[in-house]
Amino acid sequence: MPRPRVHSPDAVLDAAEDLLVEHGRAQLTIRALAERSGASNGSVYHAFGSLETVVAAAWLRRARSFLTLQRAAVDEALAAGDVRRAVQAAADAPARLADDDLRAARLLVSLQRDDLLTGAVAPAVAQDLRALDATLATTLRDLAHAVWDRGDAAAVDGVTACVVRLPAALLFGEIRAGRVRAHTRARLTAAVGAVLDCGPPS
Amino acid sequence: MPRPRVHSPDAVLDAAEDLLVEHGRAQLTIRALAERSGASNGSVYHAFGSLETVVAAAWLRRARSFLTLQRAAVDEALAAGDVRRAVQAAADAPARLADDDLRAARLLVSLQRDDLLTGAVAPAVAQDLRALDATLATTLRDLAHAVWDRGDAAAVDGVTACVVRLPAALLFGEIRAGRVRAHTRARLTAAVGAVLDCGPPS
DNA sequence: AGCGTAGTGGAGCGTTCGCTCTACTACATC
DNA sequence: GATGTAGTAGAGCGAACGCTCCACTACGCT
Repeated sequence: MPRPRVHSPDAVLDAAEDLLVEHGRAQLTIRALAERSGASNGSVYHAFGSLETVVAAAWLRRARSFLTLQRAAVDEALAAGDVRRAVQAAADAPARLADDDLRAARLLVSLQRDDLLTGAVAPAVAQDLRALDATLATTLRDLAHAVWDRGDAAAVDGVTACVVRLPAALLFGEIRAGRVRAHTRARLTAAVGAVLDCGPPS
Repeated sequence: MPRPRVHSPDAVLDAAEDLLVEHGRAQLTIRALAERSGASNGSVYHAFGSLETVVAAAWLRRARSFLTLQRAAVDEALAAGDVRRAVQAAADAPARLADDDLRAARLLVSLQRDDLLTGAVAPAVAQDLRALDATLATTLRDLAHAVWDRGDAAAVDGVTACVVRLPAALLFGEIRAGRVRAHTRARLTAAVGAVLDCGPPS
């Protein structure tokens, strides 16, 4: 049939990851990506369709394994009946990922999720992104039910503060720097506990 | 003497603020700024020297009033002998600013401090920026001394987590959206308390 | 009236960007 | 060997960017 691939899409994503982690989104240009990956401009567009799609696909690849890891930690704590620890484990998941695979953690931290769906992203990848959003939303809703026996927006917001916003504040900087200190994780767990004790907004 | 100004620098900064808050840094181009402010390209460069300088000056103008407000809140609590409340008040300062002057708060939140000193910033403004950094550093050191009777890097880091990182996580999103809920401020205060109880890293 | 000075306006330079386009290539099938 | 197909290579298009440059202007001073 057709000519075989010389450059695997994964190799292109690897190169994109390097550039994102080392120099940030602004430095990830199609020219830099072509040079780093060895693939030509044309090959990248043939495979992905747009640069935004490359970025989204790179993020997606790592986000999937993160959410898997996070979900496992949550389920383990829930199975043990420790609801509070389930939320704390979910919040701590980025630190765990940094231990397991620092490169993946640094990639996830180098992009803002909200900036990924820009309209130039290929439909298939955009759909996967939304599916992943739904996965996280499910985890958050499950936690809200476990903690407060409620699944409304206010309850989910409380859990989101614990599981998304607090880790972003306390962990992301250290992940970027390459090392998460044990003391920082302890702080996060304490902060999560305190926010949980506030309860959900009336 | 010379020709009088038609466009005050402050009016240019106002226009820059509008664009930053409404559309973000990427949309603040010299052309958009010229159109919005009424000043010509040439006038802006005559007054500021570079676009980065405009951005830095706009941020500086608001950061100054923020730090003044924050310092006042800290001093009040310290004078009352309530060290814990001093840290909590410092953390809560962005929410207070949002109440007083939402526009100013939204501007401060729309930029990353670290991205401001890019080398293209005019020396005078760059120096003011560094002076402001020093002001914040003093506040953080004072708080560290008050809380733990220590001024070393680890102690300052503990206070920084409370006063910089936690507010960024919990408040900034709501400031961007235009309203900080009372419940969110309560959460922040609780989180700060919990992190303080962790103590500084060994 | 002539001059120096600070400010104004806008054409346009040089660069970089994402992306398109087309000629070309390596394979499977017939 | 001809043909169809998917992948490759890279020149270059059009647009946007920050910034420069220079002719011009409104003022106080002499």
